[in-house]
Amino acid sequence: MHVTKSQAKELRRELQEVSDCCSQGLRSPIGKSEADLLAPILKAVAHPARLQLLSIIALNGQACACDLTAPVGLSQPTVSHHLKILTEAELIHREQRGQWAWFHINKKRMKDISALFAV
Amino acid sequence: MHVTKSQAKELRRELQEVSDCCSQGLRSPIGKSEADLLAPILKAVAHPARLQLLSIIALNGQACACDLTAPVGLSQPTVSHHLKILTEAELIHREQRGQWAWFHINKKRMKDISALFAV
DNA sequence: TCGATATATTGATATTTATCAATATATAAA
DNA sequence: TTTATATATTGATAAATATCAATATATCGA
Repeated sequence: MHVTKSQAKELRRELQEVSDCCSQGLRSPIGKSEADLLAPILKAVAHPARLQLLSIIALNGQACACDLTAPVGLSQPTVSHHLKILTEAELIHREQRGQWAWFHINKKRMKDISALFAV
Repeated sequence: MHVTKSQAKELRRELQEVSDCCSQGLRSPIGKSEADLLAPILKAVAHPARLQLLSIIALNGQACACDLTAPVGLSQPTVSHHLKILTEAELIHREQRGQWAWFHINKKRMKDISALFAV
């Protein structure tokens, strides 16, 4: 999976944009476009299985997919699906290690969400 | 809408339970029951219109429903529906003032969510 | 008590989401 | 190169969600 320079730049720009939305918390007014940017990220964490997965990955900063199916009690394809949603929301990041998929926590995203709800 | 003493006690217990889940952040492992408790609260904020509504209410700590329909560009019943969801998740609290409904931010809940994602 | 206004509820519909079984793909090991 | 294992994708289905029009309810003011 190759990422071009301009795609990487776009990614960084969007990451920054999310941070900018969050940094002031909910007390600075959130417009429609910011809400549309943030809602999918929050939607990603708003599911019991995904919360558990995120928690396990956050525990050591990373976890192997092979250790993530049992704890949530769902089928392998379903867990794979949830991991994809977390990855697309950039809450975690996927790395291939041999035949295993490792997922790393994105602390920045977590901080962003934390800041959004800080009083 | 009357609340009995035992209902109030139950409410306080559940509020405390949510706080307990959140206080350690996601890095202490989240079990299924905790995930089931937290997910509906996160689901409530995971919607663009509800994020905007929460933001407007948070801005001054409170807001009248009469000022909440226009900014999100949805019908009055739909906004009423979203406010109900935020209220049931106890992110806001409803107060009747004459013919107007006022909604107050629940800072504790906000802090809980913030703590959950704190690194 | 009656009309006006603010908000909530109901009922219907379209869309999205969660889930699994079956299958495909990718990597490592023999 | 074949086989085994880990993970992803597809396709189908059931359930949940978002939305609005129509209507109900509640409160104020006359």
